[in-house]
Amino acid sequence: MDKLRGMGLKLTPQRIAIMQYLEGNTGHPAADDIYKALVQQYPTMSMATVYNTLEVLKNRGHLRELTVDPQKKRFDPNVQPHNHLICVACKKIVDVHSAIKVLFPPEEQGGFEIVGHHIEFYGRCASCKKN
Amino acid sequence: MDKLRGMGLKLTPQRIAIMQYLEGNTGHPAADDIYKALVQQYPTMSMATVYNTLEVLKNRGHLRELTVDPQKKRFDPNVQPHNHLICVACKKIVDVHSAIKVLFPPEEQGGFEIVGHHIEFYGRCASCKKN
DNA sequence: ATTAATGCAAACACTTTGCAATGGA
DNA sequence: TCCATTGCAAAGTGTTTGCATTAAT
Repeated sequence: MDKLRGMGLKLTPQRIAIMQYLEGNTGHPAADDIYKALVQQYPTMSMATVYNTLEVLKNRGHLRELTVDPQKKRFDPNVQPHNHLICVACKKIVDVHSAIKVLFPPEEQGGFEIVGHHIEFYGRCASCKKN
Repeated sequence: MDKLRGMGLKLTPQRIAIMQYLEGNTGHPAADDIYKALVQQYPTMSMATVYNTLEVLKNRGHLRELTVDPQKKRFDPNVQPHNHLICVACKKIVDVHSAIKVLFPPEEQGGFEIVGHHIEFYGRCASCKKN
């Protein structure tokens, strides 16, 4: 929670609320999810502040921007390398905690110097399988 | 090129041009890349027609919509399962042709029935490494 | 006191839609 | 002829920006 302290950053009530909302949140919220969740309690909350804070957190490495949703950016407070399961029916995005081995022969890497990777698994979640 | 024939679909000059532009294109163009490339030769080409045609091709399984770019949708005429290398410097997206083994223990799959996956490799391409 | 952050409104970028006109089949 | 498609313009959705005000340090 004191991730924002230091370097001239100010700890405003809005930022604290956004950080608390994100802390441990595994729902991969978009900016407007955050706004809607907090505007009741903080009536002056604005989208500009949400985006501003997300940008700050992202730049400081406390937040990862996901590109899994074609409609909008989603944010993941878990910055440890991990992968995602995406339900093709209900669009739910679930973290994959297990470390998955990826065997990618270096001679196939097209001259790239690879620094990381991200796997999207597509499927049907347990509750969508039942319907 | 006669992928569109049948089922009441009409083969208009605009659609033919878009399909020809996409055929074998490995640059993962966005809608406006396609529009800009074709509007010179087809002055009446419109974004609506580009989006319309992309939608038709996507629904018929001749095109894949990529979610790798946070700014806009990109399209890939290669619908065979494959992965992508993304240069973190120049944002270039390159196909990975080799089949990559992914070891994902079923007991870790959170009850999902997995139907496919897509890997984004992040790195620096050969020419960006040199700068 | 200083200066970063807020939040409104406006601008922006990308995508979708309504609908009259067009033109393949 | 018939009806899918075109293409303009307008609207919709998500994101960013300008700037005067506010408030954390």
